[in-house]
Amino acid sequence: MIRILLADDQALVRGALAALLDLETDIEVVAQVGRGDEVVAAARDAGAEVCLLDIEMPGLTGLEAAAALRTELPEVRALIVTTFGRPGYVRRALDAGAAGFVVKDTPAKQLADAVRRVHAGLRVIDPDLAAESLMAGPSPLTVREAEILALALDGSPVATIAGRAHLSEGTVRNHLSSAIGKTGATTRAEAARVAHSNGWL
Amino acid sequence: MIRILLADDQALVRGALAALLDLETDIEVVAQVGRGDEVVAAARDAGAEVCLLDIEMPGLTGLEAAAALRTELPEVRALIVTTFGRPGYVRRALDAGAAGFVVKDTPAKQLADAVRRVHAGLRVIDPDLAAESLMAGPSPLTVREAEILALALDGSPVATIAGRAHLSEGTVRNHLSSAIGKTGATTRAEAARVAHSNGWL
DNA sequence: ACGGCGCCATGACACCTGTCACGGGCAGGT
DNA sequence: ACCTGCCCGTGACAGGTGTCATGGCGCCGT
Repeated sequence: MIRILLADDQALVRGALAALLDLETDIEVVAQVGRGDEVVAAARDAGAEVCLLDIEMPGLTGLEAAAALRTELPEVRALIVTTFGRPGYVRRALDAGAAGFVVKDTPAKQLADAVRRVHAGLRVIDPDLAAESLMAGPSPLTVREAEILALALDGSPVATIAGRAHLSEGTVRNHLSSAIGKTGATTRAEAARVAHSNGWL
Repeated sequence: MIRILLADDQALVRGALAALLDLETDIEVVAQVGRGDEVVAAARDAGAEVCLLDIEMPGLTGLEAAAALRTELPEVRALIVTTFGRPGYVRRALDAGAAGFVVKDTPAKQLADAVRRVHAGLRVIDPDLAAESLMAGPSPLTVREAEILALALDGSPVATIAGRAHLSEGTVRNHLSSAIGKTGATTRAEAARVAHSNGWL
């Protein structure tokens, strides 16, 4: 019997996945949480063996939760199950110690198989996404550039960004200009969009 | 036995919802589609009585699919089940003839109830979202302003937008300026973000 | 020790944007 | 007929933005 924990901020999806997986005779859903910062405690209390983690969650990201699991409960395996197949996410997930990466538009049948493989110690990675991730390569952005771009995501003017980052306006413009060049964009809004869709933020 | 159709572009969520609803003894999932433009045909072939529609789908939007259902199969009831609780979506869903509106972070237990109520001819609307929708009021944007803002969503410069809309640059700037004023933003990127998160695009 | 790279900053310049004033054309309502 | 509101366009202006050159600081690898 494989004991699994579900982490997804959408209660409906969480409950539906539980119903789906409970149909399998060798899988048992032993815990459900809606926040990333509840994963470790719930996994420990319930004695989970595999954790299905969504990425976009309040509290902690699924990626951060995977990293926390690796240090706190190393024997528990993390399987990222997310809506967005952003190429950069795959690398960051593996770096965080995740054992698998599946997108939400894979057939429902395959989810149970992925859980079993991860439980058996194998790595499971969506093949299309793996190829895309290799094609796109790692993020060309430096840490600061990514930070600034993240602050520019909502379309704030440079002055606001500079204030939030405690930097000079000129410096912000330089970082943005560099990021625009690296992403092949012509505007900081476009650069932010590109970087975000690649999972670089 | 209530015969329902599931429309969601994420196969995993679709399958999971099917598993969840099949647990109910009085509900039967008779069709599943992953695109908006397959809803009407599949509903007719399978003899569905209630259609669960996601909004973000390839082909046709869930809102557009609901409108198509109303004209083609008036006896079939549409229940919008979406990730994003954008206030403007509620109004547009009702205008499109939808019988209900539920967000994906409602408890799983309530979904079956919502289906039963819709099947019985009642309207089901998430109460928080209904309040928010009334607070926010209808979209203040004119049709063109919304179009232009939609083209500005990806951060393209004015010249590109003008080209895509077959308009003068000056006109585009005027529409954008007006939209910025109405949304309370200071940048077109921010205005686009606000309008998008309110479901005005 | 030296060069390379990232980070922060300044200043200057061309260009893009947001705003305003103004005008014409076209519907819908009184 | 009149007014109102939306759509499209022009022109001009202040301010924001993207780019470049330049410089100083710290860190790392050889």
